[in-house]
Amino acid sequence: MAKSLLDQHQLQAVAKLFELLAEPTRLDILQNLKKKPLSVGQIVDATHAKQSNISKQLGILHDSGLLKRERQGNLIFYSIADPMIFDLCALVCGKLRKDAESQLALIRSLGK
Amino acid sequence: MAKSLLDQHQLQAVAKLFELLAEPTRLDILQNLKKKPLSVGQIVDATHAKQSNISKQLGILHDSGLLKRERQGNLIFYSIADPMIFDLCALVCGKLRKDAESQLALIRSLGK
DNA sequence: ACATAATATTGCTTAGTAGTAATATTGTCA
DNA sequence: TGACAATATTACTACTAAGCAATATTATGT
Repeated sequence: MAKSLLDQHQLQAVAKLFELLAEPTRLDILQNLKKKPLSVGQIVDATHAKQSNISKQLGILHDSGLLKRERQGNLIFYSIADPMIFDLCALVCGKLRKDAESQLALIRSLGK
Repeated sequence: MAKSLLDQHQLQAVAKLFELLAEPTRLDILQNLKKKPLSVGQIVDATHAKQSNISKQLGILHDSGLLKRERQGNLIFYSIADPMIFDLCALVCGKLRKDAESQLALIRSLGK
């Protein structure tokens, strides 16, 4: 099977998904939601960001389909819609760790 | 083992890597380099971007360690430094395809 | 050394977005 | 209904980066 390249439109869709994961605040939200759903206030407490910004980023993640939203009385709970994002993050973390290790090994080898 | 969350610094590193993949032009470059190394001119021909922009994006990808560079006479060939990025892209593409399919199924079910 | 081809860099404009303070909305309870 | 708590929205500022045209650099062949 000939593996054709993605066209402009498809590349844009892929880029848009990566863009969602390209912000520390959003990544922080996602990793905090990994264990269980949290309310907005809980997320604000767990991160170092202001309420208005958390709310904004939650909206972005929700609109793009990465998060689900559920109201419970006065609170609104957000949860991960597609656990695939953790596979993505695991891959990236693995690469960064490996890079750091080989860097460390290089430094050590220089120290005789 | 207690799985601790990434700190601000680590989140920034992860975000930076995703950022590199969050641009259609850079993704286009990467997918063109998947099969084999290419010169700058070949990449310009394969994509829809101007030479100056391709050169700039190649520089970014190279400086960040995603691409390797090798001079051969008058030409400069770039190649993938870490094939892991294709695993990342495969994951994203898989998700997008799955999303599209379930969307399609939904539309079909509405058509009686 | 000179002309030419390949690639890199510079200066610029433009568009997008994170973060924030202030305000609006929505729901709960008395 | 009124007061209060939780969340969302708005208007704004500041920053970053993509894309481009023009120019500079680097290597090749004569």
